[in-house]
Amino acid sequence: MPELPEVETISRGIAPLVTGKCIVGAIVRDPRLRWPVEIPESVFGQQIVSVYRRAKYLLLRLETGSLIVHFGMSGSLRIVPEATAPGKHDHVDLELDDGQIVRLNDPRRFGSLHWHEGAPETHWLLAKLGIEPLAAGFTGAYLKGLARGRRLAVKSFIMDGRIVVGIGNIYANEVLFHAGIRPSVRAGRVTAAGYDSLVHFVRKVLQEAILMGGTTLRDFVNQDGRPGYFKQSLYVYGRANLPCRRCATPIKVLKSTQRATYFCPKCQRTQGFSRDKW
DNA sequence: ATAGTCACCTGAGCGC
DNA sequence: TGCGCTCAGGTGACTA
Repeated sequence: MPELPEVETISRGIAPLVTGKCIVGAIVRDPRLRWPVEIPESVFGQQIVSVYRRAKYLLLRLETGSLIVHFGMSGSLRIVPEATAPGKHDHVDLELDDGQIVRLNDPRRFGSLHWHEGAPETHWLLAKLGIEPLAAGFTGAYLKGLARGRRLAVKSFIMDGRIVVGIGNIYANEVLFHAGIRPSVRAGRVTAAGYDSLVHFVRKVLQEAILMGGTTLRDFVNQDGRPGYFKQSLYVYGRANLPCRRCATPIKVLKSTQRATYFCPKCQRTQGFSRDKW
């Protein structure tokens, strides 16, 4: 479900509601997420110092460590009053000292929740992550350098979290459309100018999506249970055979690495005939 | 090292 | 109404 904008939406939504509160208890109703959920008693009594996002992880920083939450394909968080009856697929409750509950729901169970003592970036899930796409160091030159000699499709390349984090299937498709790059072009053959353009649109599309509260396809909701509105801004994702919003050519769809890949055959002509030397 | 595939789940939507 | 099939926002593990 959530890519970077959706996790950012959740993070910004709950931060003002939980920061400074104390976790007084927890209920692990169903520990079966991607990895079994374990919340040690040492967590109880600790204050939530800060809430932020790294890649697609939501981090609740406590006094001695962090709770690390991933939403997989279908996870969501809600803040509910205590004694709110749990529903189907409600896996974990974190009980706060003001009587509110942070409730994690995840039907498909691809998400996860870990407790990690110390700095969260040392956790094995976070340790090898690439750069944040909204950070200053994310530039065309950065991508061009890492793409040297790489033969995989540029779409797969920008979805690799060791290169750059947070770009999932929706936004990878969208960004490549705006940059006018064919998703199937080998990463090593995209020109420097192509990567400059790609970076520009990664920033633009992600920031725009964050402003609109993310993309709701079927079930993404923020902490209030409200959907995101970026879907109406999509140019290619989910628009197979519909006319391109820019040139009216029917959008094509194919499978690449088991993921639906959408593109406009006219607007995305770049085949990557880079003249740059590797 | 790199590129591609598989696996992990539930639920929605579709054709019959 | 029900059944069976396909597909879905992610990503670590595994195979060549």
